[in-house]
Amino acid sequence: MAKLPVDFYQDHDTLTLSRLLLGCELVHESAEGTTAGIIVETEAYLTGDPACHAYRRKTARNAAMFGPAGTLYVYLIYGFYYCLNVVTGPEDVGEAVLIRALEPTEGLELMGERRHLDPTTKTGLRGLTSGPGKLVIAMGISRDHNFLSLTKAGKASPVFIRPRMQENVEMVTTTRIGITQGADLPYRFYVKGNRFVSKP
DNA sequence: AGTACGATTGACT
DNA sequence: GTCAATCGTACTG
Repeated sequence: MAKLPVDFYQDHDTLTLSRLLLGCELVHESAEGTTAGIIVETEAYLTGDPACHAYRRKTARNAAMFGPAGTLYVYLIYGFYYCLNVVTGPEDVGEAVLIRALEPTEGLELMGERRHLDPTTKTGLRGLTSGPGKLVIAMGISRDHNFLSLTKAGKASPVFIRPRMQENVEMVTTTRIGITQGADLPYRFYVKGNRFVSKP
């Protein structure tokens, strides 16, 4: 199963990619093992959007957002958790798609160890990846993955995304979670009825 | 140099 | 539903 190529990330704008990424599978081939999950919730962060980290200027924290489309942007939030974004838009334009929830498909046992949850129970399974901070832990993503490419060959990109298996994904569009500025913008997308969505 | 605060989560009432 | 935990960053002075 192939990685989505760099053209996929380059050929669509950020809002379109936020929708197209739903139903695709995020994969991390780590030393501990491989984990993967279907992307079921995303949010778009655009230039000119006050909630976007890159709204004001390029800084040490948001620098990855200005990289080429198909780059990873990982940042610390609230001093505890990390969030994972797919960088979008042309190079030197600071836009990205936040991955907010996954439906686990591979490496559930490893995810359970990382999250200290039992994936064989209903609540334990849902707790693995039903939020942006949770999925980063379950997938074994860290600050070291900031700036990595999703599209390079082999070990150069242990984190990548596989294309959708099914063509049609029924989705819902709403406002974004946890922000104060730009709170009315309809930039959040999720798979309708999916139980791993953080806040249905 | 000092400080306010955030794209969250989990524990507790 | 409410609330504390914890720290790097970005902005102020």
